[in-house]
Amino acid sequence: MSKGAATKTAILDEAVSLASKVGFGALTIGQLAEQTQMSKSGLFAHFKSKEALQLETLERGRERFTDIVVRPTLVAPRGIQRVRALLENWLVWETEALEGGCVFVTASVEFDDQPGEMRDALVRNQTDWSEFIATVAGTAVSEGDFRPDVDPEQFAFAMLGLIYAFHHTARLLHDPQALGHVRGAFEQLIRASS
Amino acid sequence: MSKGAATKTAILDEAVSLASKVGFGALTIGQLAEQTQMSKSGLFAHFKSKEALQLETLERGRERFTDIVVRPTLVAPRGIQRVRALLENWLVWETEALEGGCVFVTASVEFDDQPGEMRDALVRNQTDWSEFIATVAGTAVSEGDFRPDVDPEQFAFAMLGLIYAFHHTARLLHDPQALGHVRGAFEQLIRASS
DNA sequence: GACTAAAAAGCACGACCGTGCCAATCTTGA
DNA sequence: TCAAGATTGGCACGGTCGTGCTTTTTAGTC
Repeated sequence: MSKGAATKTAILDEAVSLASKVGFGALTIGQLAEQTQMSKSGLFAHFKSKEALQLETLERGRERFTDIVVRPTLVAPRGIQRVRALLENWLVWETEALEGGCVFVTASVEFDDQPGEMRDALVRNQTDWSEFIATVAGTAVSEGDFRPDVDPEQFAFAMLGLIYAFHHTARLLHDPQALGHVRGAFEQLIRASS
Repeated sequence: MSKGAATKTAILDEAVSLASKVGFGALTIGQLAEQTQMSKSGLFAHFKSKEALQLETLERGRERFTDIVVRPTLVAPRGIQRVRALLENWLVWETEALEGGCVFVTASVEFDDQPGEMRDALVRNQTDWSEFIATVAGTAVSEGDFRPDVDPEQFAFAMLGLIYAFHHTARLLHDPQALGHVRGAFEQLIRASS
């Protein structure tokens, strides 16, 4: 990896961390330069615009998410075990990966009313992700762990909701019961689907 | 109501609408002045700081939320009917009240990592709200509509999650199935609690 | 080690930010 | 009706934003 590429990756890692805390709108080139000990113009040269920086930051977040959630989930045995692994890996992402919490939640809220490339990229991400959850749930159906009448998309919707509830409850309220609640609700969901 | 108070209310209504679209951080005094056809300084004089503007905007949002969700829910008959009314009123708030979507979701994501009065106010709001949901669910238990072993807090967590899932799915993805999914998941939750 | 291309910094710009001060205008109560 | 006070506007400030242009420094190749 050339020097430039290495620097860029380091910048983007810092950008993901910063965006998770303050959001993509408040992710400022000046602050990012300060954090990475670079000059504003030196940093800016790696991206040709702020929007490009935001897009590449989002993409870097996606890579990290894949490493922490998607890949480990896919090595779990097909069926309900993989569904459980999905929850646990997702909770690792929610609690340990980024100081400021999931960047996709942040970005979704910021850009859901703002047409542009960021919004488009987010729509692709979230659509893919919903489909992934539904696929994992569908596997549990075809393996016989879930009842045949379980709608994988409906399951994905409910599971998404549990993680969102955890995200908000844990981050804003610092509720120590959040983990217990999300696991409890998940077990209820599993029971209703088995 | 004095002239000043009327103007202030009009400003705050516009502020709630603007914040729902762009967020509280990007809620700028200049833009708000433009939207309300006032001078920046004339508008600013009503609030002594931007933080005060944000706080009063949040409070105005809370008033509207009370009018649209809380009060109509409390006139429904105790028990499961009130639980159902809660969902429907909440969905009205989510879909019709504000062009940019629920301001509390926006604010929560923006301030969950940012200590200050905004965060404190949000924590109070969300705590109260969770308790309200739990109380309504608890009423369904004491009325015999829900099983006695249903934990109202756990129910509130799951219901919060459903609304969050709806919020994100409907706003970002414009998924026309979002309404169906949230109602379907809600019925499943009701069934599991009855 | 010299040459070249890449990377980083220096510097400046116009725009907009939040905020203060002071003058003008409008409301209100006696 | 008129004075007092509340409300609004004009203007300016220091700061930060994103973004170009030019120069200096660094890294990679022969």
